[in-house]
Amino acid sequence: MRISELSATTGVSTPTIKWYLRIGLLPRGEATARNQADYGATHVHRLRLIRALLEIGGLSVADAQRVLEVIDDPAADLERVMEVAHGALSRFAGEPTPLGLATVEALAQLRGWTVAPEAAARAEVAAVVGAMVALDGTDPSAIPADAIPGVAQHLAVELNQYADAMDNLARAEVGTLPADAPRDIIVERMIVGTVLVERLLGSLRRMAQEHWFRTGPGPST
Amino acid sequence: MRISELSATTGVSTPTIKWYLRIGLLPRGEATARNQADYGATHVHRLRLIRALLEIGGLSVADAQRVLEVIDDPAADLERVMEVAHGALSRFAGEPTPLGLATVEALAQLRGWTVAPEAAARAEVAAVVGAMVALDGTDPSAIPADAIPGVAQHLAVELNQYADAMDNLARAEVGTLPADAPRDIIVERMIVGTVLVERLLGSLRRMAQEHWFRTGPGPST
DNA sequence: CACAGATGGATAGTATCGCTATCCACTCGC
DNA sequence: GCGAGTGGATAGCGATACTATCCATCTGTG
Repeated sequence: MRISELSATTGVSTPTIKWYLRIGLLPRGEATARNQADYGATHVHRLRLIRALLEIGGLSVADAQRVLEVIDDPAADLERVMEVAHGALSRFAGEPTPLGLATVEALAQLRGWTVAPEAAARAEVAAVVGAMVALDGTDPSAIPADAIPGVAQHLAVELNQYADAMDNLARAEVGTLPADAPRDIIVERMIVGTVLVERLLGSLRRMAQEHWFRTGPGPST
Repeated sequence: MRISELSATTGVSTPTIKWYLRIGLLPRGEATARNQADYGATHVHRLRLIRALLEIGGLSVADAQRVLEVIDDPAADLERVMEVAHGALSRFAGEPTPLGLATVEALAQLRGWTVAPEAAARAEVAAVVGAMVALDGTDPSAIPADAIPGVAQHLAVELNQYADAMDNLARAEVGTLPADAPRDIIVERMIVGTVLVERLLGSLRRMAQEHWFRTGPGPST
């Protein structure tokens, strides 16, 4: 397959494909002449993956590059794959607030999570929680002493519910990884399962919100 | 409070604050002289909200502007608020694949969701599902006839689980909206609950993944 | 075998975004 | 009185993700 056919089947313009080739996002086709190369099914698939990471995952080209590198590196173990994928999804830059960090710590201890202190996800949770606490209008003096210091009761309850939901989800997901499949399969499923599923969950939740908001939550069944 | 103090308490540089004022993101302070204005607690809060929407929510300035406009418009009902918030979170542009749309329809029918066909979340789910199906390597001939056409069994099961989880979450969230609170409170909680919580869920899920991936999912308890 | 059109490869340019730098007239506070 | 700071505005900047153009070379059609 030549570049124009690759472009036609994936919907990516030829200049863009050429650019991806140049920066190493997409591997070169097999050269058949000085200015002729042959692209195959792997190129189509890789290109689709690139577009999915960029368009749906919202990754920057640089982050997508890092993800693809770790996919292609057989020496990279699965923890490294997850680390890179999680790093690409964390858009937070800067120091999280101490209050946010303390709240994350409390959430993690409550359910026995062991998460590296330098994990990208931890910093991002801390940042989001910090912002939510800063926006919450609850009178600080009304916060009971046995709660997480500085975090209003209703927020703490909410955070706990969310953490529980994600705990169950993540546990199920890790459990369904096909441990005996070849590395390529596992790695790609991990990438799709982190990057694309994050967007999937967000949009599914919004879709469900539209339904329940219109119809009302009704009696708890 | 003058602009420098506003800058100091929020960590946003004065040129940036001036820019927000100019484009109308942040309301002007009360003018006390030709070149002197007074900012109050509402400005601090609004600025924090802006930064949260931009940094954490990842909204563009234009989308944040739309969100703030609908917050400030007392004539905008809650459905409109949700519509704008959801629109700001949907980064998908273009036509979703027919296969993606059909799958969304099947998911929605299965659990009785009534969602407007033009809802942003619906198109985004369709786009993500379309990409996931396109990336899935399952042999199309191995798909049973009673399944969603073109969608591999394992993907359909996965999608259903995710949809169920988000269904429960969304229902609970809509149920805990304080219906009797003043509009300002409800509206801001809706914005935070959609925009910031979407990031919160993503990062919490990643954090939980790190834990379960390292320790293993263990026996189903 | 001639030649229009596509190809691979590279360099330079463009549109958008989210600020940042600079300027200016003016005013506050010492 | 005067220097630092203010509000307001215009112009510029750096990053990002392409897009346009050029060129020598190849293909395949007649």
